[in-house]
Amino acid sequence: MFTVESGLLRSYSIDNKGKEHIYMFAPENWIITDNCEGDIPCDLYIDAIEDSTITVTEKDFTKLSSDRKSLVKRINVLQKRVIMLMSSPALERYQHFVETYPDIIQRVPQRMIASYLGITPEALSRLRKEISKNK
Amino acid sequence: MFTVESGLLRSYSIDNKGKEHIYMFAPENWIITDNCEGDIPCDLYIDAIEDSTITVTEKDFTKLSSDRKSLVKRINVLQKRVIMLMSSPALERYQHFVETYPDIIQRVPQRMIASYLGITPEALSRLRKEISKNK
DNA sequence: ATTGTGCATTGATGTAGGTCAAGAAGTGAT
DNA sequence: ATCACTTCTTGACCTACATCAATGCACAAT
Repeated sequence: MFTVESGLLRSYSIDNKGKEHIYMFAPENWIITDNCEGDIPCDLYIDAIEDSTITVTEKDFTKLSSDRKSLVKRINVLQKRVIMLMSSPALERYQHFVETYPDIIQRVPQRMIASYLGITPEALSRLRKEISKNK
Repeated sequence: MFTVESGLLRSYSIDNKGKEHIYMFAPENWIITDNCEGDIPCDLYIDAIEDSTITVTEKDFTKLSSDRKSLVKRINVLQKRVIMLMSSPALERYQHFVETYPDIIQRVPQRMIASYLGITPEALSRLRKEISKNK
């Protein structure tokens, strides 16, 4: 966990085509971290854009209070979502959603899944058609 | 703040064309809230997709410990970012970024702004050209 | 059985933004 | 001054997804 005293850091992911996607800028007084707690593989890189002075803190996920833990988890979920919205096409976002929330799929109409993925119901219908064709 | 005992809730925003964008599904044991703390205007609606049993909790932002407060703020920023990625075109996302982080613009190359916005440097260059034309 | 209502699908067409390739302009190193 | 390197810009073309409009389909109400 890095606290920026002066300067400017960034965190970013790299997609499967090698393209960088900046997740966050961290100027003075910001805290930036890769959030790779527990199960989820860490997918952020961090580096300095300007010469910077940094304070490094060890964080221990296991020592967090339970409600702080759930906030951190929520942040991780949002982080994944932001990165996918920036770097993955709708098909991959859908597949990731199906894997992550298999139960939700059964319970909500497709147009709501589309709405969550950031696409139209029509587009989702065509994606699903593609997927079923390739099996 | 709603804790879902049973059933399924969703939170969603409505963009300026009247289109809904689902921000989150909340099945059993999830907590869902509109997060409209302090300054930021609340832009989430919440409703039930299935018949649900809910526990309502009052949350008091002022009573949070300071590091919990900063986690909540971070979540709010991410929430805004997710919603904008789903519902706003690149031009609006850029303008919002400029307004929100005017200092960052001065300090990082444009291709990194583009990377943060989820577009290519070429696209950003064209957006900026458009903007300067219309003034 | 029939009518309505909401959801999913399909087709035709439009568009925002991506990709690729080529300059142009600034900056530092020799 | 020149070369190398990077950033930004511009043009031509391409693609993923949106939009609009029509159709089919399930299910509930009468």
